[in-house]
Amino acid sequence: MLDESWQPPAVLVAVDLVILTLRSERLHVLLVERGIEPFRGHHALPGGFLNNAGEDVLAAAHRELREEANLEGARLHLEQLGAYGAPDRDPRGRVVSVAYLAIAPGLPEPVAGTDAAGASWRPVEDVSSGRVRLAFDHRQILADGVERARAKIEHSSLATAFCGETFTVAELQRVYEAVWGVRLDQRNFYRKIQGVPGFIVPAGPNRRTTKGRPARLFRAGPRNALHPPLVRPGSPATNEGNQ
Amino acid sequence: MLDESWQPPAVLVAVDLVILTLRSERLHVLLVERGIEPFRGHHALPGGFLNNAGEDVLAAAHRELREEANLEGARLHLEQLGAYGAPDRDPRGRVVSVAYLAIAPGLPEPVAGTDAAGASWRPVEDVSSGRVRLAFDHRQILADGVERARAKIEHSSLATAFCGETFTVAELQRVYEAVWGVRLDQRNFYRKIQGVPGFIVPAGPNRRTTKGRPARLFRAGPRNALHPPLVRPGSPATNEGNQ
DNA sequence: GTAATAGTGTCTCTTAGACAATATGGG
DNA sequence: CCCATATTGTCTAAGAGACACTATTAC
Repeated sequence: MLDESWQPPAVLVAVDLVILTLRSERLHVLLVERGIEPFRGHHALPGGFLNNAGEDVLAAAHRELREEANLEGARLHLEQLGAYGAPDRDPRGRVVSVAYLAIAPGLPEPVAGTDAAGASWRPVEDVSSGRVRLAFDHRQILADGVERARAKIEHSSLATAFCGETFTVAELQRVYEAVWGVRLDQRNFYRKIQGVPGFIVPAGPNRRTTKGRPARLFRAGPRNALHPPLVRPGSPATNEGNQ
Repeated sequence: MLDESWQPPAVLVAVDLVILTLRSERLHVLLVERGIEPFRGHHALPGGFLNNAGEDVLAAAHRELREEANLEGARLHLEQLGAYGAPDRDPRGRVVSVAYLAIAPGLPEPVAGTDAAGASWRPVEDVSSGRVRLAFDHRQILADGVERARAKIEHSSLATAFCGETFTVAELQRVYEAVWGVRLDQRNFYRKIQGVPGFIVPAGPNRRTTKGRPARLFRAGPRNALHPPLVRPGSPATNEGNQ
């Protein structure tokens, strides 16, 4: 290690994006179809190598978001998931990938591709069930991204990033239900949301009409950290078995 | 981007370790004194470059843990914090560092150095207060590591990693108090800990003697996820301001 | 009116936190 | 006994979840 002639090995650094959105009340992820080897024809997360040695990693993520997903960084949450560095994760050689999580408001159209040929929204369920196979270790990266999103909407206002500029409480509830994969009581949800001071704020006297009583419109409030948090159900909080 | 002659830039990949422990009821971090430029003479987190192009990143972290901190990976929690890839973070050139968090049980001695000359435990407070300056972006990495630890001991049994094989409830409480930087009510803490089923289990009829009534000894239980969690205090859970 | 969704109130149970009381060792 | 620490109990208030009820639109 103290050998003066020793030089550390050079590796390639890539970024991969887990871009989540909500379509027809289900969680979707943006996938591209690979046009080159390896894994040609397979689905994969959007991403790519650093442009040049001077490019910041986060900047590269924003660039890929723009190039491959046609999404401007504006108002888009972008958060690092971690580094994936198994030696054999890319058959071309040593590649360490830095993964990012992005949340997009519901886009109805499958995003007109630009750089990558076939970019498309796919239900996350299709991947986790194995119906859609991903290249490299992207299935694991996606799983980590979904778990991060699930945990984050408990304590932060991240869930509003799935919605448009304004939204109803019911729409926000559908976000939680889709991300967590559970059903929530509408009435308790309403009360709980209103109990968190800066989470959502009324957006004008506007209302929206569908079928029943029109709902109030809200927008994301100033508060980013949620107190009290919205805890996802599932664990009955067993309190037995002292000793 | 579709230019066939284009080649992605090669960069160097390093690992950095945030190794935390508890000494005299205060949170400490293991630092080394740099023997070479850049930042010669400054304190830094232990770490180093990948050994060769085939070395796994996590394996490299374990190797550095062994080489620089003289700590075997046995029973040592090691968790990735993330990648740090700002273009100018290392004056020598482009280096992307993957940071890991490790928790060590209280070691009384300053760890006999091996590879790195002066490895020493330093109070985390000395760094966050600016009394000790770290090289590169290591101050930020340390801050991220401490925050990760603070958050993790709420929902996982990670806190027991700060203790030895067996410990008393009071010792475990001191872990929470040191990591969170708060004072907790001993009686409520005891009840809460006991209310989490698999968190800690009694370790024999042994006891330990100091001054007052001897305390029961426990060891880490099988449960890794804590239900219900131990929420850190500090936010009064304001519940006013409907609308 | 009915259907359908939005929003409010109320009840019960669990848990968090304050703090009293008791237990068990060493002087 | 006294002191110090450990362990148990009790009380109160806040939040979670179940669920009845009212409100407001379209038809």
